[in-house]
Amino acid sequence: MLRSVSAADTTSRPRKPCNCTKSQCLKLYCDCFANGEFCSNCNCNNCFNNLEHETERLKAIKTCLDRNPEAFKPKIGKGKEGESDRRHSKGCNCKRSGCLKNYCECYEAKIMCSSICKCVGCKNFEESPERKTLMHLADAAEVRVQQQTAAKTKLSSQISDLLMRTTPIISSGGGRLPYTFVTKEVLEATCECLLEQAKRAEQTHEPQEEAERMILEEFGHCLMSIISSAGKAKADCASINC
DNA sequence: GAGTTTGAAACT
DNA sequence: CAGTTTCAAACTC
Repeated sequence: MLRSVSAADTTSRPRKPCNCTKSQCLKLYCDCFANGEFCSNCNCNNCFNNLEHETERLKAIKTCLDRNPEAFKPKIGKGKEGESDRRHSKGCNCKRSGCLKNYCECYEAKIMCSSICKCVGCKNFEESPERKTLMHLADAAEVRVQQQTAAKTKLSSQISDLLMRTTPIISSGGGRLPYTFVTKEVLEATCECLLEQAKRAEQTHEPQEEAERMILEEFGHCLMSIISSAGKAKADCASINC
């Protein structure tokens, strides 16, 4: 659900795993190979893009370079200092996507199509109303995800706050939990989570039934979170013998 | 998850 | 070079 597009982690790069079956990951069809990387954590079959097949791999690289000496150079003319020379080196050749789907290499790289493109029916240019609408939708979706994440973070922090400062009521009573966990703060944070989920459902135009299901499920998550924290607190309490 | 659509890469 | 096929990913249902 949460796509990790974090450009921040420079140390480990969880390059998206490929699923090649026929290319042996030795053709440019394979994204790993095309990016000059070995396959790692991929789902490919019969993969030759690794150290065990170094000779074949080198041969394949040579073949690609023979065909196109630029094959392994970045396709986007680098976005240095936010400069506008961010354009696709070859341009796209889209026919049916309007260049507003990820099939289009320009659109995928979040850049406008340019004069070097040979696309038909292109809607991927600055003034394109279709493009603007799409961008706004994407922005809104991103904000939505951020808000939902924030709500969840808040809930768990409210809970952990409780663990720090609440006092036990009665620790006896069979399976009774030792603290009053459903405080005003936890309640509010939970409601925020549910509200965010509702907004999310609304935004993706879920039918009412599905929206209700999503919200209930979110409530379940919140509840589990509260209960497991409470249970943990009780266990801690017991071990300290309080 | 299965099936369809898409356009780059590969091939002729 | 243009036309066709192959391929893996994006997308849809």
